[in-house]
Amino acid sequence: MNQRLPVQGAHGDLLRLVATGKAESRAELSRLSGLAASSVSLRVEELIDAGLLAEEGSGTSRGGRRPRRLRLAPTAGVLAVADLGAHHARLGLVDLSGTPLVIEERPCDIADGPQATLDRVADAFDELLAEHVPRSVPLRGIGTGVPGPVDPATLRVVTPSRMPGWNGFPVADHLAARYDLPILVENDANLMAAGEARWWPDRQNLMVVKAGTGIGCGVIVNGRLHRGRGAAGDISHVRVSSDSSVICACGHPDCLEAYASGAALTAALAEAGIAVERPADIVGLVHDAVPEATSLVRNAGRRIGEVLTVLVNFFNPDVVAVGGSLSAAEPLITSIRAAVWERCLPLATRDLEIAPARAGRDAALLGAGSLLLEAALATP
Amino acid sequence: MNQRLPVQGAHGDLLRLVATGKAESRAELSRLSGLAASSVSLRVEELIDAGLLAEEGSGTSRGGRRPRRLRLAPTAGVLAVADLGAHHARLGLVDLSGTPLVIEERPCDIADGPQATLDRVADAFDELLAEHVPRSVPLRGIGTGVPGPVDPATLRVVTPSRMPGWNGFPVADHLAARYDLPILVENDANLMAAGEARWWPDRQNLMVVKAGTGIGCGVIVNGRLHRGRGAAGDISHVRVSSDSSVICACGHPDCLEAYASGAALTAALAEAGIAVERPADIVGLVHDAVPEATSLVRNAGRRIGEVLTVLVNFFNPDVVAVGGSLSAAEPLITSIRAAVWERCLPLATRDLEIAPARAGRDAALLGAGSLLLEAALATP
DNA sequence: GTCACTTCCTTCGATTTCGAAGATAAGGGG
DNA sequence: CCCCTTATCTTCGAAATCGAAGGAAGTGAC
Repeated sequence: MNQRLPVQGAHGDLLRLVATGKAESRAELSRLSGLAASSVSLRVEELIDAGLLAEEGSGTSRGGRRPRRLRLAPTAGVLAVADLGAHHARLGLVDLSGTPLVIEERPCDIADGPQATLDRVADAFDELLAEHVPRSVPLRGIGTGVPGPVDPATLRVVTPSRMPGWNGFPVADHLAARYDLPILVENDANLMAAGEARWWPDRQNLMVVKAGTGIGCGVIVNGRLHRGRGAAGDISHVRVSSDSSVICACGHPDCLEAYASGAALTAALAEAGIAVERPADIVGLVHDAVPEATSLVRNAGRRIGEVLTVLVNFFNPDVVAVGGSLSAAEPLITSIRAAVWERCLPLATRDLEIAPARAGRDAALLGAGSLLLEAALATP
Repeated sequence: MNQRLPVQGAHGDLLRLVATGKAESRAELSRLSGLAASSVSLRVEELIDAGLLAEEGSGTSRGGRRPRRLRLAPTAGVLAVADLGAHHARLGLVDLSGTPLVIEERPCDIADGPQATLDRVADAFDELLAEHVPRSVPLRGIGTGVPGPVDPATLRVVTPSRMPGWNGFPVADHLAARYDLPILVENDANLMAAGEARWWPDRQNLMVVKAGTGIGCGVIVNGRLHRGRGAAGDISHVRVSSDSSVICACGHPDCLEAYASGAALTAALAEAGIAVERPADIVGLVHDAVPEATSLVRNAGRRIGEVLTVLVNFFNPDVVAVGGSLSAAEPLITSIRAAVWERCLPLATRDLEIAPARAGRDAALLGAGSLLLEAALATP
């Protein structure tokens, strides 16, 4: 059942172009890959014979003969992907082009430690596979997101602030013992950014802010995820100006996270006598026009926006996408916009889009699929 | 005399690998380019016949036969490069591998406007060419750095703060009218970053801070200059925390530039009754242990460092290189280091190097050469 | 000095890739 | 409805690239 993709180099390029939706016909493949049309035809033939591609009707004419539309074959394979949160995990199966086949959410306490958590996830994968995927369709890769930094060199979790027992744990090795397949382990905000990037195909430089219980950010440079040394995208421990002084879990005073994260807002609401369980509940309060909640969210947006001004000037993205459970609160994004427009250089904000994330709840899972496809197609 | 490089695609890759010093033998070319050794041999032969490469003795053995060392042919061509400052221009000729042939500094007031300035630079190029380069060696490209933002799409200067009369001027078009060659126009800090990157060949992600009259920064991502929408790397208009409130030239209060730039330090010294002309003079005062100067520089370093903490957490570079005329003042870099080490995430500072720039005074000219080589070798 | 081993480079037949030309399949007039 | 234009895809000889084999030129051990 498990089986590595039997494609290498240029064959893989073609497959990727079809899987990511960038090309739908041989002609488009030729234009985008730079290969001669004849070579593309030959290789597509081989990919179809190998059961990886399929022809499916014809597309719309652009003034001449209609293209014969290419799709990933339904039998090409599936990817098993998960996104671990503090108290629940979203996990599911997607096909190679990132289309979800089945996705569900299961309770899962990350504080149970890596062994128990990962085994539970793997069991869930096996269940879903048995139930939703014929045995003839191979599993091509395993990907999981974790709410903490991942060292890209070793694929271990390093110095996570909210994952007791995970520090230094070799997540990829543990999964590799169970699946002899490409394994992906990545920070959740990075996965979300990779998923979101799919929705902005003509933009090359993105910042994707995840405003949930914590505050994360993923960075897409030249269309590819920027990892740096493993912590790239961290904005939660930036110092913000403040009258009072709050010590963050990281040990420093006045981190952004201590003022603008879902956790911080929850605490502030509790002080005001309003009990909420999850960041999504705060969105509900804002919708119901509870003044304390609205004011807090607006404040959080302004603070996040102030941090973003620095980064927008520096990185000059095409898009700042705001996602995460808090992002459904309208005032958050408007106050982020206001802060950035006011303070950034005109050249940096000209044509800059600050928009709600497009990829939805499953952004991280799509991102995992997207990155896994890359990994599976890398020259072996 | 003028002539585009007659190389395309893969031929260009080989030439670039030799020019950038990454490969010195056919075997290394084969390893780095991914081409078969036999193909490399054939193509190197052609490049030698074309007068672009030359064989020069043999290198050191690595346990077997000694490699036959490849060099760029001295007749392969030269690039004319300039770096315009507020009151002077450094300009010169470099060969395709970036080795300077002749470099000089000329007085040149950028406030004279683009036409006069650029014509003077071009006249200087022609002089230098006539004097130092045989007519048989062709000019392959023109590159110039300007102290302001450049729109990468149009190669025009946009909203520069210290270049009266230049806003929107089509620098590249103006030069193209005189030279039918690849033309490069780029912000000076970006050029400096590109030049500095040559000195860190095994590091892929760099921030290069230019601390001079102003404060600039260039960003290298994955070994390539990151331009964003044209203003990428700007750190000078970040708001810093402050008791008093200074309005910057950009109209906003408390920009980093208003506190930590050479211009700001000069003004502060003048208030203390110490007159200096150029940022380099401040370095002299620090060397002579003038307490006001040392204190000011230390303060500037701390403020720059505080801004860098945000960016280091976010971008996670391998190296922060500090250049520009102020960087020769030891306390600047030590206080930058202190601020970054103290406040950044451990994962971000693990293995992070904060070091003086290596490329020296001519970094921008080397960078121009480096980028021009890329441009000249791009598939036509 | 000789022998085993390593690395560098070239030779040469097999394979892949290209690109021009043509076949196929549309849409749009008159 | 027939021709003209446009675009997609395939065919086939030419050109490039590859890779295995071997020669060339070293190093180091005995």
